[in-house]
Amino acid sequence: MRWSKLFIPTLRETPAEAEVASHQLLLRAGYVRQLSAGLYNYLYLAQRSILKITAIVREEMDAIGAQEMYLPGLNPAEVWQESGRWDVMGANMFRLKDRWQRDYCLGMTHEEIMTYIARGELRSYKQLPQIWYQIQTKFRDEPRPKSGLLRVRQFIMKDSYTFDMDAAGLDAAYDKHYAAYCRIFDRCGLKYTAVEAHSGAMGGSQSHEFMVASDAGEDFIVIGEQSKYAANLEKAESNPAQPAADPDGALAPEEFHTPGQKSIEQVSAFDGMPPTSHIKSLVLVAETKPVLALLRGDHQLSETKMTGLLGVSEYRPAHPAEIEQWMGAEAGSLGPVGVKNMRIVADLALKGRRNMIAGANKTGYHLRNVTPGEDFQAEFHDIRQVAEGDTHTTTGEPLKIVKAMEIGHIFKLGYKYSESMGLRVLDEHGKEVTPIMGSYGIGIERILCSAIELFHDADGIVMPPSIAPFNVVVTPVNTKDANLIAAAESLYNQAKAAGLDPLLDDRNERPGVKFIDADLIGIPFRITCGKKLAEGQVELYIRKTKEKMDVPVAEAVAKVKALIEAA
RNA sequence: CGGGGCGUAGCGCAGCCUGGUAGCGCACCUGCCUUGGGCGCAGGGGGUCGCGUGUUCGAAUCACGCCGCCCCGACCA
Repeated sequence: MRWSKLFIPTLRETPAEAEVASHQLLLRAGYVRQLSAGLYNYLYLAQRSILKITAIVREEMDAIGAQEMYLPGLNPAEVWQESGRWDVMGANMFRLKDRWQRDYCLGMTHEEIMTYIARGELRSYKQLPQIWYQIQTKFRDEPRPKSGLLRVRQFIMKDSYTFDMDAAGLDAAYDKHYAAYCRIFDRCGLKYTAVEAHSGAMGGSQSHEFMVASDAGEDFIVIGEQSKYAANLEKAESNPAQPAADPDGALAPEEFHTPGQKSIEQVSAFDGMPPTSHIKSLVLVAETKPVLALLRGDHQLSETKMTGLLGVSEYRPAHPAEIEQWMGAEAGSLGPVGVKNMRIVADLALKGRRNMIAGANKTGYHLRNVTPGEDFQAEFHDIRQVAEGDTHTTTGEPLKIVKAMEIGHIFKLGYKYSESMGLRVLDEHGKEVTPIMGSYGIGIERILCSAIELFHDADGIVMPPSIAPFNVVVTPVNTKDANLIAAAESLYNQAKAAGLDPLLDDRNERPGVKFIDADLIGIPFRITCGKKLAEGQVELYIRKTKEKMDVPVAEAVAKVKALIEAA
């Protein structure tokens, strides 16, 4: 490709609306342009990168025996109503009607459609297992699209779905995907971590997320540095940091006045005891029923663990009027002592503690010497979010919390869709069984974004060669010099013949402009034809390290090829 | 959905407070010049000031309403 003929609209200045590095650079480097909130035009460079990414994904999916399909993005409501997700998806689903006023939606994911295909055709155990996948556009009406291509309303996803006779078959399919995902992300040049994840609204038993550590991410993951422990914060478990020592003895609860002191910090500062000596009391409402959640003062409630425990899809904090009615006091003076009218759930970190401080259920008063299990009864469960400084439950090593973005997710779905949608096959005894399913996604644009987030510098993108729109640029420094042009053309043709993906910067620009643009868009290698051509030398430049070396013209392409293969 | 910010040329911004017929830098076009890290000189094109209503002799500027985009939070298979 000749740069002079291409549409690569680079910008000298950073567009004001872009906050995160990948968004800024995708715009500045001329990869994308925004159409509307969460909708982007992928220009030539983005499209080239995406094609390289999807080619890698296809190769690795095909390598585990997965079969690619292409499914409608426009779905009839009925299929989604069968699984129950027509209602569950709520406002996140784009919905529309056809000319006959029939309901449709734009597909957010394709479990329903894949299961629909399967139940229509799969009859016998002899046809299983199956791995089906698609690389297609998905639509989600995100409440808040943001961060460039990181959270958008239309995006490309590789989704695969597996059908197996039994759990052992699903385990095998899951393991194959896990391994394939590692190969895909390795080949894309990413640094990533596979973490244990919460299965979320998808249901199912086991789940891993593939995460790239980045401040641009929206998730938090918990990592143990020595061991291999890595989990999503939603799901992570830990031993809490050591609390302050409790006063000894079988002391009776004793009321004291705490006027205007509401938060744990305030009460703690007021009574001189550390937050770890306090009990945090939260009144929640799950399907109209109140629940009292108790945590150590320095801990945060884990919504995921709590919803899992309560067996509901969501709960809400009680309104002030409800709190007053149920507890007889304002939030800020709440506690478990004497509470009889609701379920009480206490975090495990409170088990075995003595003589703590809690609200008195009398506005402006707290109790000291409150002992869990003696002064009040509660169910003890892990309902707490892991905090920085916690330690691993078995190795005891310190845990770190890291911000990260999700690029892939694998699930053991179980029977959720095969059951609800009536997928049955006959086993070898002629008995009807429900196949077990798995679902496995990769966000294609997120691979591009995370590569940029991971690999960029002040001059622009440092794209991994495997997914760069071009992997080498041949740059004659002066387009008026026929010898330079001829040499550059020849190198460009050699590079093409060698199977590289070269770009010829034949623009009539000053060298500085060409260098800066090539650095910005992230071409990993550059062959510069300049003044040393007379001595038979060209310059080889490595974007990542900014290293430059003179090499004989005849060896330049072979050298670049070797560098790309080594990358 | 709650909180905040912004909307003036392709991009980045000034002008708005104190109303008087729109400006700067970059980009773009033409010519000359230059050619190893965003050259220089000269000339030039491009704007319903997000939309609507109102106030006023007069609105980018003041008031009200709406729309759009961004950020924080909530939400997020």
